[in-house]
Amino acid sequence: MSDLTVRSSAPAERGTAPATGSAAFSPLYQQIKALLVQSLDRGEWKPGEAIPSEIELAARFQVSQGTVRKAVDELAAEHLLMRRQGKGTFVSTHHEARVRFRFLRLAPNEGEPQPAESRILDCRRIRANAEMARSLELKAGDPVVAIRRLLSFSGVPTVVDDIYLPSALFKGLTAESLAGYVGPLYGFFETQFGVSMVRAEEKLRAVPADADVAGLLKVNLATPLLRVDRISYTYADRPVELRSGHYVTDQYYYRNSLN
Amino acid sequence: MSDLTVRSSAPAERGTAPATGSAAFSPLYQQIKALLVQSLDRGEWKPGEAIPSEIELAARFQVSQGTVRKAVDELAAEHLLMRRQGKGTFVSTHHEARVRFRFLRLAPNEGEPQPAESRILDCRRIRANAEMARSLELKAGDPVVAIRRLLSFSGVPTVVDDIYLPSALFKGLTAESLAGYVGPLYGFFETQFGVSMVRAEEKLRAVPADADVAGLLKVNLATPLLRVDRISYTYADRPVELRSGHYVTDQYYYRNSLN
DNA sequence: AAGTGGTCTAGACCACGTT
DNA sequence: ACGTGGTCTAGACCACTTT
Repeated sequence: MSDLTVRSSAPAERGTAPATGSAAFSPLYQQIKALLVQSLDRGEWKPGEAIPSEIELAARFQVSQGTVRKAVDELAAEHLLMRRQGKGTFVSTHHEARVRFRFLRLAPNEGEPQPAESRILDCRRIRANAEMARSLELKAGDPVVAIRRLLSFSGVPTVVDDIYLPSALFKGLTAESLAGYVGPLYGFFETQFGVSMVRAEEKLRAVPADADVAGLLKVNLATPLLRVDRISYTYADRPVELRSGHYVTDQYYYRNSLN
Repeated sequence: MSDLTVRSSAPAERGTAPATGSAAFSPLYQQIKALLVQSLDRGEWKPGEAIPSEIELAARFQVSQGTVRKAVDELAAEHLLMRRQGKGTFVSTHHEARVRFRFLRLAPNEGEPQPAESRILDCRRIRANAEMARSLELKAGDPVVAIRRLLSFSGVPTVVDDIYLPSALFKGLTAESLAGYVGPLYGFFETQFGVSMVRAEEKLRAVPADADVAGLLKVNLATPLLRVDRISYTYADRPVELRSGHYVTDQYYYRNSLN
């Protein structure tokens, strides 16, 4: 079933220098980890489902339970999996409050976080420009779905997001299907298209509101807005979403932890 | 030497409900971890120094090497310690490039990050207002050192920071001592006052530049700036710094990773 | 050669949840 | 009672660094 490279059977691969140019050696648990990610990426286990028990995985990969454990531990630390004592290990899903706060980092100055109300303003097919192509690893001109949406909290418009998705991965995505959905967008992507967002990189800047966005957010022209440019990645570190958001930050702030 | 609570010797502490009101049970490796943090906090091992080997620690705490390993692994994951194969485990220090990027998250739109030039604009003793008292766990009116500094990149003024520190922890801190120091501020705090910043929480907003800051950053009044409010914590999760920064984000951006 | 952390194994027992 | 993940141990061997 598996073709793992064991230390004792492949000492030659471990030179002092990568003279052969071949793939670098990696510990068993890293190989297990890669195989698990591969299974997740292929959809062998769906978000919310349990993966096989550690004992089963150990048997499947022909390694000890401790080695499987270390691989799963790291995937749990990266939030791809969630362990629940007594129950099993589950594939993370965006249909949970905890996960949502990891990807929507707005918190109110006062009081408890309120659920966001989402309104789809636009959804159309376009062609990737140079930036989209570079960010999403597409070719310029490749088809892309462009979505514009407005997030409000307690009726106050707060965020305008422009979202760009490779059409190839989101076939059949329309404004209607979006409008009929309640809950987080990433949950929708997960269940409808089998695309799970795992990680994202963001660039934050303060910018003046242009006429377009100012109108939607009901703020004055040139009001300072927090602009958040995001690239989201799925399991195999493939970029699958480009997003540019404008946040009104008088009643809300973007929270971040430096570790 | 140690007074660890072992599972087998203290089963009574582990009720279904904390009816006794006593401290909750915690695994051995968590107890070891807490003892290690305590030693770090007391300055038993200084930043940059090696801590005892795993074998020594196992002997000291009367546990197996594997249990020590798990404790150290977590502290390494939190960047309090750094492991170096073949050499030992070392206390993290801010006198390193890697650590700096964790706490200064500005990156240029184009090209490689340049070293920042720091200029101390002001350093004075003040009394804690309500916000400072709350953030730093002081009493209103407690003495606080207030520092204002300007960061420039390639001669371009980019960040104005207002920094507030509990005077009790930073005795003898003056504008002169600050001015004579080269390198990151947190490195200075670490070596001069034995205060190591380990973690921070930030709140980000877009705000218009006021006259004061606009003048220092050489931007127009009301230019959108990224405002970053930070509370930094040292080993025992004690807040030891309150900081408010204003960033010009036309040539630089604030980078963040969502995991 | 010796000492350090890194990997891997095998087994025991505990805590939690379900049957 | 059983199966799951969680903790702890003891030992073997590997990889890196210094002596």
